[in-house]
Amino acid sequence: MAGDRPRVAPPQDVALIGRSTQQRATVLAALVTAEGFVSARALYNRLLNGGSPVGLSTVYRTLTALAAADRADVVRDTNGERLFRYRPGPDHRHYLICTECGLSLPVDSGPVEKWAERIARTSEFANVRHTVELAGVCPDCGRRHVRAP
Amino acid sequence: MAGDRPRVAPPQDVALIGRSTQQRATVLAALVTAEGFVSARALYNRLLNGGSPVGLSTVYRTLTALAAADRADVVRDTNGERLFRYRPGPDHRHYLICTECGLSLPVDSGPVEKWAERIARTSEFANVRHTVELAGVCPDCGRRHVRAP
DNA sequence: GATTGATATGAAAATCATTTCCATCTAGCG
DNA sequence: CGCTAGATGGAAATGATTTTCATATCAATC
Repeated sequence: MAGDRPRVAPPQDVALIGRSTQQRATVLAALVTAEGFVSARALYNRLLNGGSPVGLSTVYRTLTALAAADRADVVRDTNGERLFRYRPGPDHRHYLICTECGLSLPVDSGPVEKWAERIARTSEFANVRHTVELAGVCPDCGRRHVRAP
Repeated sequence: MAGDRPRVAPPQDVALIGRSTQQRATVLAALVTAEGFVSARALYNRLLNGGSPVGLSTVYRTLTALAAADRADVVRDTNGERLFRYRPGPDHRHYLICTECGLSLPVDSGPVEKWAERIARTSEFANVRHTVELAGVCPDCGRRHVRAP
């Protein structure tokens, strides 16, 4: 798009995951700029092309640390690859993700939260976590395809 | 446990995924016998120890085919490993899985189904699928642990 | 601003689940 | 029985992620 300003990551976010380094700032900024979910490799390539190369291991390390610090959401695509997404706030959300372009829309997850909570409460299980993923093809990507009947 | 009888898979299930072979029957039987979700490798080892070795590739091929034929549920554990579970009927279910022992309990997923359907309908996305996973520690496994405060 | 010790980096090697290759075997039809 | 498309399995390939380890850098201290 024409009018998107480069969004930079709040510097304190870098500090959250340890020492504040050039590379971490770069990776974080790239993650913030990315609109949907991105894979570590995609981010790595993006940085390469953008002229700010960061080692692949460092990209992985940074993303993993961000996820551990609840600064990023993580999902797995169908191939088992992990996709990361910057999360400004600490709130727990669920997304509808386009399987073609990675575009993600936050969805109203109230009902699922309540449902998951009820299951957790009525079960004897401890420490119940839940993952919910909605995936489909977004309108733009859908238009790009001729669909066989 | 002492009193579990060996459950065998309905023979027609083997035919569902192509030609009926000894190996496929073996894998399917082992999957049916397994109580919770199992990984391909776990199943492979089980067959090795049980004296009915089947090639690892064949185990993978069979499980993948079963999943494709809606004869098995598939989830991913935290390490990205795929876990399979035999599903007798064609109905779509969700489970509460124990992260320690793989024990799985089917849960009432009506509300999530409705929710997912509504999101799918109101979004512009096509072909919306959903995955829902509830994971925790089952009572038995919970008792086995001393928990730090 | 130099010293320094803990931390971070990155290239290459290691790991690990899963897939593919391919020579060989076998259902199952005629 | 004989045939052939489909199935098998061990080894090699793949691909994402992690580890290793020698080197570089942060940031607190002198």
